[in-house]
Amino acid sequence: MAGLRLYNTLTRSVDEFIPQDPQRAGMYCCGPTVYNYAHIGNLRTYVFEDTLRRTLRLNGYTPFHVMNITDVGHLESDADEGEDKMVKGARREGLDVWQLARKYETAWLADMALLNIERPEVICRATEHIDDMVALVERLLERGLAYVTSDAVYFDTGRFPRYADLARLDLHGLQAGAGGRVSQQGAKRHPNDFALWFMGRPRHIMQWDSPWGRGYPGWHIECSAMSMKYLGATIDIHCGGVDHIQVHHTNEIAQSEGATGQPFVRYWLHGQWLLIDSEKMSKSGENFLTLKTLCDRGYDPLAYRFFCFQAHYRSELRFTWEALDAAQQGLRRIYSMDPSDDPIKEPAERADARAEVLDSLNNDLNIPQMVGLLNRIGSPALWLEFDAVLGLDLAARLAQRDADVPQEIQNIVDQRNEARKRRDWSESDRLRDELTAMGYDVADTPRGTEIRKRVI
RNA sequence: GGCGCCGUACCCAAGUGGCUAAGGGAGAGGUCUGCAAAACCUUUAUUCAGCGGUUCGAUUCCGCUCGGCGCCUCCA
Repeated sequence: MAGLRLYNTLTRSVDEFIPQDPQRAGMYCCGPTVYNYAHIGNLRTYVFEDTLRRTLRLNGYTPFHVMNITDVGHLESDADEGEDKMVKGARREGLDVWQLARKYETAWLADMALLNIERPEVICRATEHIDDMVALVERLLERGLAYVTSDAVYFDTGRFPRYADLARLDLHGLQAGAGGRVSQQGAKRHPNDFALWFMGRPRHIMQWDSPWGRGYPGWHIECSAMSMKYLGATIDIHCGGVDHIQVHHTNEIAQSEGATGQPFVRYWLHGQWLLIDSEKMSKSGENFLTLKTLCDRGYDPLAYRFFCFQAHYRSELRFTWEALDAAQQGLRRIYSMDPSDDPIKEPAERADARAEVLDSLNNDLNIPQMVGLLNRIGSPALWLEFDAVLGLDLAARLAQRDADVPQEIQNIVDQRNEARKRRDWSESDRLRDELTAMGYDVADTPRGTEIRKRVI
């Protein structure tokens, strides 16, 4: 049977996944920049990465998952212009930059937990790895791949021939065009060169000593330094949003491979945008929805997780409230399943169905197709088994739903049944409303009145 | 200027060179009920933006047109 296949941005094809170590799969995922709340578009990517790590486990690998927290502020360009978002955020909230970073890191971890996203084995803060970054920059200088100027240490892209590979950049086209990338800024020698370490920028609050003067690291270097520290020179899988392909990941490869001489990443996976009003949801824009906003509107966080499963991770997903309603309603139906009533009874039939579901998952994480199959097959046993990947908390919710009804609730049910015997419908309806308000659904069936805790 | 993506029913969407174009939601009808809710059953695209081409055959491959979007600057 075919194993796990993943779309690799490097090869632009779906490739069989073979980790370096047959037991263990290392993955590095670009984490949040903690100057504001994560929005649900950011969270979509973390849900994708979580399903990936769960899929690895289902296929028999032990995931070792590293995620960074970008808590160093970064200016909007290589030149000393624009504003540091951390500084801006800190001023907005009357906090210092360190407090700001911790506040949003904590909020982000809470969102991750609400979405049933498993905690990565390592969550590392950029500010706690400055020494590693400095050491890496020194190594690049020793190897002649970087140069020091008056304003920064730059990576010399001209010395790294494979620079354009991941993004399949047309370097000449970039130079001929009018985009921001071509502009010659600061003291760098070539427009494509990028900063590894900035110096002499008094407006930047977070500063550290370095061999080149007091300053702070370039944005890309943290991922190279930390992934190397926790996962070694070569990583099995590196994930991030599609926006990172052209600059961030391109630069990470240059730095990492320049320093180690080893391939940096074997499989590059990139998650697509969440769209709102047909545009990408962005942190700076107006179309910014947080998980808290969804919860405040009465949605279960797992309904958002389930919503993410509507589309493939490499497709744009259009967010609408109607679509979120559809997801929550669909999840509610799943939570109403009866595990004692399974249409699949024969072991052979179950094995076939299971193989079909697993194949859709292993085909580059085609979770929408997998969910469709699970719906069509309608086997609670399969739903429960594959919830190891879906993470919808099925077993727990079913247990919660079927838990014994507390005495005080049972008393109301009894009262209502007596009212019904008296054909006192208004009293009966009043008691039903009371039960509903307490989170219980009442159903009058031919077998009598049934009462169940509502779990979504 | 360069690179790239998308356009499938009312909504969110999966998918394939040729079997009935998944699934969910909404809508409609029904079962159940005192009435409900939930659940369950039935139903909803002769058609995959448009026009050409390749092919015995295309929604799926190629080209063009129209429409929407992204990256190249911080960005999931």
